[in-house]
Amino acid sequence: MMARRRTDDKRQRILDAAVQVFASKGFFASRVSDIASAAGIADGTVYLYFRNKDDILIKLFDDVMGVHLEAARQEIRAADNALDHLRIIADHHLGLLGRNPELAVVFQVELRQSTKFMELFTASWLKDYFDLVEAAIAAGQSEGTIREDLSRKLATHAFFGALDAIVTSWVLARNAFDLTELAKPVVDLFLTGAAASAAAVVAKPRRALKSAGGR
Amino acid sequence: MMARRRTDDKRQRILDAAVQVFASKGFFASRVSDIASAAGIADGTVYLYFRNKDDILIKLFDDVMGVHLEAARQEIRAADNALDHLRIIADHHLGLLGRNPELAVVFQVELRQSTKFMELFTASWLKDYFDLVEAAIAAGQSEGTIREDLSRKLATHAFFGALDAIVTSWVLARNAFDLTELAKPVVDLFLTGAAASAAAVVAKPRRALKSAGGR
Amino acid sequence: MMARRRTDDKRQRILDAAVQVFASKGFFASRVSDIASAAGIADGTVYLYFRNKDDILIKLFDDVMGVHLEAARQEIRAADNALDHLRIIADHHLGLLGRNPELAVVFQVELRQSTKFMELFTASWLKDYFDLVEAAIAAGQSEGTIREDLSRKLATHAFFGALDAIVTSWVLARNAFDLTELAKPVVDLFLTGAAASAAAVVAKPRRALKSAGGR
Amino acid sequence: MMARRRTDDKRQRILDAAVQVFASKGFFASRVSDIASAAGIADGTVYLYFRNKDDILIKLFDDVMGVHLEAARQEIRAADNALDHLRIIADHHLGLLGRNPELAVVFQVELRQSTKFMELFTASWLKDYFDLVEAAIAAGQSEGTIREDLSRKLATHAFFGALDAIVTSWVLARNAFDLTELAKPVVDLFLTGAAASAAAVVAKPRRALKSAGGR
DNA sequence: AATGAATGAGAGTTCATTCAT
DNA sequence: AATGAATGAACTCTCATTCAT
Repeated sequence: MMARRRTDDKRQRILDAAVQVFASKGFFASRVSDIASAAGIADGTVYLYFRNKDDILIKLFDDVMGVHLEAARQEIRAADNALDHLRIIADHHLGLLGRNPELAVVFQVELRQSTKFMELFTASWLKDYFDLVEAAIAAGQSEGTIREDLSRKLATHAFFGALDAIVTSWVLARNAFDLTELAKPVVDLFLTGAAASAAAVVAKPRRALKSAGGR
Repeated sequence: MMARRRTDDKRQRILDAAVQVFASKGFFASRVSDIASAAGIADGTVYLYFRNKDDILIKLFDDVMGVHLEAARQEIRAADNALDHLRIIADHHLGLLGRNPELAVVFQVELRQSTKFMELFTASWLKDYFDLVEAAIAAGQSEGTIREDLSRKLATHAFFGALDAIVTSWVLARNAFDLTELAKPVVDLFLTGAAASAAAVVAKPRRALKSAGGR
Repeated sequence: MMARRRTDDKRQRILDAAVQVFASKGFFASRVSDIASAAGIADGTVYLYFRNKDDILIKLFDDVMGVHLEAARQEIRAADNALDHLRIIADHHLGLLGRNPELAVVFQVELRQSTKFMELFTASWLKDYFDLVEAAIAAGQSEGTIREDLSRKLATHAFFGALDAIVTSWVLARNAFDLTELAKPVVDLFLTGAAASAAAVVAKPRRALKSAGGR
Repeated sequence: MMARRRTDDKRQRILDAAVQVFASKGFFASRVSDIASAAGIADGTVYLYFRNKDDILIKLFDDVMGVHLEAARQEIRAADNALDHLRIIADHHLGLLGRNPELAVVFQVELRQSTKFMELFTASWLKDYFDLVEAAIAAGQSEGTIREDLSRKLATHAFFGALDAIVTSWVLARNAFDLTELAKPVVDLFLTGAAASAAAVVAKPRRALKSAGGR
């Protein structure tokens, strides 16, 4: 029952080939024929499975995010506190990309080609991802482990941004360090902050920036 | 009929035009002739000031970063504590881009076209920026306001990543909120963390991720 | 609507079109799109058969020389004396170009654009041609019909040069005379010389040229 | 008296620079600015002395041919027999180019870019050169040293072609042999022919070429 | 379903020439 | 006379996409 059809296999082969090709040459420099030959099929066959070259990148993101968001959601459901939710998300985020360096290149760099793509992704799966983070933060606030006075949106972006910057750094450093093991320290930093003590943070009055317009 | 003196501001006019054109059409879709006509000059003139289209983007980044890093450095020199250094950096980061939405589009999206650009920028000005942040964190550790047990590299990436994610969000939300005023809350979050109390963060044992290889 | 089979004669149609176009506009002024439309195909199709514009010219020369050198060689093999070898070569040389005025333009003018082409051709087929002439001269020396004291290299160049100059003249005179029928008189001149008698050639002492350097 | 104006000097510097630049990069690849900077002047100055880039090549040929044809004519006037006229012409031809390898490159290769140039040169100085050769041959026929039954046109082209082919060969061989000393053997070959004896040349009947049209 | 030959639009860049100074 | 900044036309080649087989 539910035996995969031969064509499903071909679809996946195209996506796998695309990751390799995009990662090594970049999206723009990659030709559809590169992907086709890496997948062992004819150029035209690509168009039986994808609308166009952009569509390959979009579907690639869709597939991977779909699977991994679901996996993260399931694990979250089984966790009993909100801080663990954040740890699970960070583990998944760094784990997925840390285990797939080529995919990381595609996600950190190639996927951000243009506002067109960015808006598309931000509106779909990435929104789901942000919602997941924000829900965890809200849950933390409910259970009293996360500060009430925190903007959930801001915190969500800070949480995502910290992970994202680290992955990009890892990609550009050509995987020179272990990405996965950074999940814990990042979450810890997010939760406890960088300051040595609350007292230290009390800001002394400071001259305001002369924020004249233009640059 | 038109003055032909090298004292012209042509170089700057090209850069200004490029920001507008790149922001509205994207780097790849922008033709050199679009930039030239936006700058009110002939196509070929662009090549008297820049080696090629890539070079415009590179020089744009160089110029802006050069000016603003120096401004930030000067202000930092006048500040008497490390936490203010971080506040200054965040103010400049969000202030610069918040006052120049088109520039923000270019910096958040167009500049990240390819590993080629990313590596180039990461190796030059962005490295200087990271060094500035890292120096502030190190100074905080010296003066006792920032935790000693914190990885400076990790903290630097988390700090930058939080700001960066917020700017990107602001860009994709088409400037729907005030970016500049987020500097303070972001730095506060970075310093004090999201947790309600240190006690809350003590992690309970959690099932390890089934980190099977591949994706 | 149009058969898309690789069995097509497209390669030959491109070469034929190229001869016409090159002959009428010159190699540099000829656009690839001129050749494509003369061949009744799309611009891009040219690049399925040839690497670039230069390659068309190179392959054109290759094809024609390949066929005609072989034809000349076969006829030479059937001839029983060396002087006939020279006559066969001259017949072929003037015959081929005399029957194909556009090809003659390409061979006499367009093919000599640059040292790049010249060196390329001189190193390949033209070398074969020169070898053929030199072999005929050597054979004549063996059989006693050609002077032993003659430099074969010099004679080869003189033989080729005489034919070549005549073809160029015919091309520039826009085919104003019959080229083919000049084969016999050229070979006769090459063999018997211009002097009325051997006695006439005895040189009287002559002032040496004042060969000061520079020009 | 007749002191050269400064500008005449500049004209000559441009021509000298052009020979070097054309010889090393080829006419098409040579930029006017290359010539200008080799001559130590501004780009625009070239156009005070020459109409355009083509004009430089044309005037270069004009100047050199003007001087050398006149020199050859003077020497011929002082010679008392027609065969010496031919020897003088060959000496000049090979001497001029043999002493100026860069000029030889320009004359043998760059000058033959297009039918446009070829026709131009053939109609002007080259015609004078051919007339000089033809006059020498006619004089030889008058004085009985050159065969009466020889086509003067054909002989002229054969004579020129032999010299020309040798120079081209010398250029492509990167001046690997002494060009000047070939003048005598070339003229000797032209006068006495390659055949060992007149008897040897009597052609046996030979199959006609199957001169079908097309190629 | 699969193929791959054919299509043709599209743009970066060069450089001969001009002309205000 | 000399300069050199500015001009803008010109053109090869690539490659995503189509569609007859």
